[in-house]
Amino acid sequence: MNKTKRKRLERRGWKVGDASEFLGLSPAETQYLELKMELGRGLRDRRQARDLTQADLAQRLGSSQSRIAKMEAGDPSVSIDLQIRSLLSLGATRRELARVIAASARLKAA
Amino acid sequence: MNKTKRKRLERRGWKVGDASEFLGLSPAETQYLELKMELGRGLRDRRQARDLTQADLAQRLGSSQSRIAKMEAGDPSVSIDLQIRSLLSLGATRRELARVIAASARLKAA
DNA sequence: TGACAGTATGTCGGAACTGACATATATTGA
DNA sequence: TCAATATATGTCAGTTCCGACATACTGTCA
Repeated sequence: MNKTKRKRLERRGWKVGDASEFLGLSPAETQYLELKMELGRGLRDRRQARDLTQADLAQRLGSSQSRIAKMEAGDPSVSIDLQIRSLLSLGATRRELARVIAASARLKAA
Repeated sequence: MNKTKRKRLERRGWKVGDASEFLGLSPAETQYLELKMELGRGLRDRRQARDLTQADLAQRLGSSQSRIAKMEAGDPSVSIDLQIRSLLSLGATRRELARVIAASARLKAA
């Protein structure tokens, strides 16, 4: 996974879904980025459903507001690992996790 | 996620499913470990289905044999992030990924 | 408009992860 | 049994990631 390419990709104005056509993004890379975005969305949804601010959530998870923002945005500086650990800490089960991941695939197909 | 606890947990002879009852493992931690194990299994299945050795796969993924072994074992030194990137590189889709993750939940429930 | 709450972006020191290598332990076939 | 092949375990230097902090942007309410 090329970091430079990816940062370029995620710079303001580019949605991941679009970019793979332009840049020489492998299917695996594309899937990875989309997955990360979807996990970010899942995280935001769960947080908002609980009426928490990013700062609130940060405190709960023992993290910081800025990192929550980056997680939700699918920033290159956050790993899927962290996103998943956060979702699990929020009480998501593996089954729910699977739904989040599959959901992105479904959307893409549509 | 406490590293020491986890290493102890995963030392030879302990299956993750068992351990949460003994050690003070939070649900999130338990789910995380089980998820990692399941991804390891998924990786191994896919590799064997293609009749590849760990060394073969390592070369394909630009990694090393030892890391493949650790990925498959769910070793504490490998992140879920790496496991997922590897599965995607092997051609798995997000949908398939979701199935792997959900599968572990189903087994656990049974 | 200005103050305020919430979110986004950039950077940094320290912690965790990674590939590589050495080495140990299975597993297989003759 | 002994090689040969495959897998597991331990370690390390270089890279990436993390929480934290500072700061900038974006509403929104008066």
